[in-house]
Amino acid sequence: MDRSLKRIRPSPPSAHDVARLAGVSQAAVSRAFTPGASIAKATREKVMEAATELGYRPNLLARSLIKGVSDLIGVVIGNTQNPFFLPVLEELSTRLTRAGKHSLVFTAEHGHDADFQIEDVLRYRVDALVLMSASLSFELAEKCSREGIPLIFFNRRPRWDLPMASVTGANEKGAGEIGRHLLEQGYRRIAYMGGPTDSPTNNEREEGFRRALEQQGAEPAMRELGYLTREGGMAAARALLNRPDRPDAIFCANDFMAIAAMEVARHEFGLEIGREIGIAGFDDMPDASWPSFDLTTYSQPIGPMIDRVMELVLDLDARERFEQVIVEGALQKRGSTRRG
Amino acid sequence: MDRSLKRIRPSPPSAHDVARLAGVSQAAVSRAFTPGASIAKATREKVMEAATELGYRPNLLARSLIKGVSDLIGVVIGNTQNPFFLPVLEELSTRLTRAGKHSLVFTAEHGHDADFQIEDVLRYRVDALVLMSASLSFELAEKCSREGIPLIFFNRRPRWDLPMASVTGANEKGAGEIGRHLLEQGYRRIAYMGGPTDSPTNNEREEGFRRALEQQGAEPAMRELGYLTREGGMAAARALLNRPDRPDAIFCANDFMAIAAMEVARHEFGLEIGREIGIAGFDDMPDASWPSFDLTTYSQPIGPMIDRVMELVLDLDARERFEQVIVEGALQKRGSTRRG
DNA sequence: GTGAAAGCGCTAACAT
DNA sequence: ATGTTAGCGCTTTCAC
Repeated sequence: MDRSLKRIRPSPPSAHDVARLAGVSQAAVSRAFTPGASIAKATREKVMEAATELGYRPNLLARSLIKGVSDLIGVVIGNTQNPFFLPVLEELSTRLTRAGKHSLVFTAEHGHDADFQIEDVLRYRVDALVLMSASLSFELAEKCSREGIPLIFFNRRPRWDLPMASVTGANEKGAGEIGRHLLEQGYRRIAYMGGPTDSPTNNEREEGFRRALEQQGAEPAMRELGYLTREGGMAAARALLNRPDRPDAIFCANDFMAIAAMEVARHEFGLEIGREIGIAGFDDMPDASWPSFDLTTYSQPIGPMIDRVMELVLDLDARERFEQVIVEGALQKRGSTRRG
Repeated sequence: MDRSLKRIRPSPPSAHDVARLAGVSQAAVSRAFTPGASIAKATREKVMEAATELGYRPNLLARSLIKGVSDLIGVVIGNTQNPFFLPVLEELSTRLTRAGKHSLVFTAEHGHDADFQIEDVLRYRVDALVLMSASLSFELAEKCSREGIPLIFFNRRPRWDLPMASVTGANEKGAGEIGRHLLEQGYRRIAYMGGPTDSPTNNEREEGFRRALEQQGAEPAMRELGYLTREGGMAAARALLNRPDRPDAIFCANDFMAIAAMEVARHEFGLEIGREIGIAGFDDMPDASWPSFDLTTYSQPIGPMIDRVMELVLDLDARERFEQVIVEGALQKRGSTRRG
């Protein structure tokens, strides 16, 4: 084989090439590939035949240039450590593909805002931007808003009161149910392991949790921050379990930390989960139901949540209502909060 | 606020708009945004000022149209269940961003080939296609090859002997080390839990494992297929553990199945991991080192592997060597194979 | 139903 | 160093 042949990447056939081969105009080729365009059956067939022969594929970059939209959806994933986001990404990707869209995915470093990458991805004229637990600066958010680039927050609400759409789980409600459930189970010294205090998601969960405890006349919970990471969760668990007034239950702001806390309690402190220390999380990520963890949690139903994201991505009207959609999940009572 | 204003998505400013405001030619604007272009400092400043004022951002679709390349890299993820791929995706995304590229991600349904989505993504003139444990048909692979679209297989080798690049872990070597390690630990009735038999990755691991056992004069292992999924792994574990000649150790083709098997052994069969049943995996995914699993495994070092992927993505020459890169990991001896 | 022609926003010669 | 010009591959009028 001649290596030099491989060095030259052949430029792919264009609509013009196809037109010439089919003996029609270039416009006809375009029509043949445009569903619903007015073109005779015979012409379309001629075109398609030529296209197949040449291996022609319409260039979407050119099409996007004209249309002003790219069918590209920017997707930012913060907190990539958290396995919760893999099924979410899969669902989103599947649904986008089905809708003829594509996801331009990038990850943001935890704790940093995603401004840099977003500026970058905006150059592709993405139709919308889905932010999964990622932060961006107020300035950039405002810029997107001004430029009419729809921002959709997933599992996170914007920190500012700019008009922006979001799809979140039922943070307050779910956290409240967890709180009541823990009290029902007989736990009394209950701790909250939080995420960053500037995260709206965290604050809603904490708020819902505290309120539930108060309403039942229980003492306010002690608190430790685990920052939604594994290491943070482990450190926070150690801090809590080392206290003289050790809590008898911990509600963690997400499952990922809850599992970390459970492992610390079990393997470092030798505690029996459930009986000696109740642990609950939030998300119902796949691992939560594994027998190793059997974690009580409040579910964030990925399917329905992504349904709503897709509506916001696809339906301009819905988007412009700047809805703050809350998708309810359900309390998943499991062994990690069973005292008996 | 006037709702009608929001309905109209303003078309973003073009280089022309900037040129007019700055009092220069449109080409000057292009040069101002092209690193290394010959342009006077003063001109560039004028341009930049105007650009900032208008909120101008070069349209990459237009640029790509001219250049013939998009800086877009297609990334297909098969087996999205497996948490191993989240860190991989993160690393890849980070590295691509750093290189000024972007990932067009989509997921392929397990067991199906990704032809449909790939055909689709090819329309964006992606510079390369990275396949992570996904399958595609021979026809499509050949087509890509013919069209000069570089295909890079990650964690998987092509099933055919078309000249294509791949980056994989040291499957045979690693599996061999696992096999010898199990024998050293005193296990004798050793089973292999495999992935699909048409997966080269699976076959390499099985081959390396079998060979190691044979070389030590051990009996050939029994085998059960777990298809690399959680459900499959659990079913296979049940089948193995229910046998009258129950194995005393199981090597699973990936960590994800190994963890599933461990849970079945522990929670359904009441076996003590390590002492009563040795379990080993492959990948060293994050969960493997969690105290709950403490899984013996052979690592696939994500960083170095992605390094090699990036070389193939960025360096035409390397790509054309169609290298089959094998990145060595290391045996991670942990509690799941400790008999004592 | 079809072709000719204009132009999406940019880069890359080519002049000057 | 800068402006002018010609496209990149397509969609979309506009005639016919």
